[in-house]
Amino acid sequence: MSGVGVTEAPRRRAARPVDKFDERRAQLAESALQTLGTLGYARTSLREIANNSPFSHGVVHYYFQDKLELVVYSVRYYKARCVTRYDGVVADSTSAAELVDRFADRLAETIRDEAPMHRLWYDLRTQSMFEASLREAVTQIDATLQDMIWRVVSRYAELAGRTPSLPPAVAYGMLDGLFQQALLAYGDEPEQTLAALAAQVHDVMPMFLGGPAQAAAGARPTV
Amino acid sequence: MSGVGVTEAPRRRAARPVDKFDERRAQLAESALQTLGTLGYARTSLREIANNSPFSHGVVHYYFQDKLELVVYSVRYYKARCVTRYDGVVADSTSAAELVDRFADRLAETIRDEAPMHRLWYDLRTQSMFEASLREAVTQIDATLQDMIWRVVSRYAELAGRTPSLPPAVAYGMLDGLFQQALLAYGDEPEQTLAALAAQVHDVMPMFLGGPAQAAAGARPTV
DNA sequence: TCCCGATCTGGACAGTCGTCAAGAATTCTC
DNA sequence: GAGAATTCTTGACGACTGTCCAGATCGGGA
Repeated sequence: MSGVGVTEAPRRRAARPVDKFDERRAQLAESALQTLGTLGYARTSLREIANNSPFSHGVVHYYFQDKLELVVYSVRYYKARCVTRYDGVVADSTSAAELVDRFADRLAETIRDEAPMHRLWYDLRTQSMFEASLREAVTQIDATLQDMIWRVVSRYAELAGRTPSLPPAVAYGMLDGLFQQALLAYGDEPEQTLAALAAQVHDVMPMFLGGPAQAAAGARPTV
Repeated sequence: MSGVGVTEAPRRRAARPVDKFDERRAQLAESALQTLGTLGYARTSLREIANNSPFSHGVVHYYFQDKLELVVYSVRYYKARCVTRYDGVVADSTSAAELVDRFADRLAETIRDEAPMHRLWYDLRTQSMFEASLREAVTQIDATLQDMIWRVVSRYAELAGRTPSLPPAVAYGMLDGLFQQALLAYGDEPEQTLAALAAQVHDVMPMFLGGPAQAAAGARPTV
């Protein structure tokens, strides 16, 4: 099972040494992401994906069992690289204030640079409430996003010498709500929206801080 | 222009006194909501809506210009009554603690009772990022939801003798994030999810409180 | 060079969709 | 009850969808 896909499927052969097969899957995923990000899940057809790729529409079923497998593979493919987005912020910041600054900047930056991908993610997550076949992948990706946010929040508390005042799910839910709100408004008032988001993050992050951290090693938040 | 629809359209005649016309539109909206809530926006066809109604599929275009108008009308129709959901909580609570209790209960209750409607709303809001024709209606509804939440938060602060520490958009964004997270998880673990949501609201609401309220004119006596 | 499997193409299929219009059925008016 | 305006049904149209498949094309081993 290669790094990205959990539900491998067709795999006609296993001959080629370094797996040209997975390479093509990734290539198709790139094209699919471009189309999905622009049109959304419902309005994206396999023919349209193929049009934005070097291939014809028939080839999709050579590498993927059906449309759903391609879409899930593509989103996993994207999210796999983007969950590390804030790891640099976590690793390099030397003070709580610096971490907040860089975290807020990075949030705004990713809306500016990858808005279509984020729209796609929220689209897919919403569709998973109606389409059971999407649930598993969505749940798993959502958990990795929550972990990503929690790395930021817990490091933030650590740098501030405090304990996080809220469990991971709450911190993630709240920040995700603000992020989604910004993504929605971004289409109308781009720069103003991003500035507002950064300011909101500065306002909100201190709320995640609880009492002074225990001096003991590895102390967990009380919650 | 009647209470619900902003974009009236076909209106073949203006003869009937009490407007049988709007009555049928509302009736179709009810059927549409049932189907949309179950299947989601993308998977709902006009024929399916008609199947869940006393009418045949052709009648839709007699009362609505196209599918989009029916959908937007339906969601407005639903949201128009549901934005008053917490007004009783705001009006009747006599202490900050009571308000939080009742607010949290009501949030959980509406997920239990109207989950499909909430799924539909998030679906439509997400689709509006891809389909410009949905933007206007979504933006407007979102604003009324933010107002609804703000009535709760500001009254809460008032009862606590404090000032709200965050602007309406932030309070709404954060609570909406938690609500959406609960809605997503509700399918798997209903009761556990609702209990967690209520607990989260209890944790989070105090964060919305800032410094002591000014004793300025019109301020209600503190508890 | 030839061959054979891997890869890819383009068309076909069966189904669904939104929309429309002709006419039946219903309801209202006089 | 007759006539007219309405409401509603039914069937059709063209466009689009995911999927499949027969055959063209490609590329590497003999």
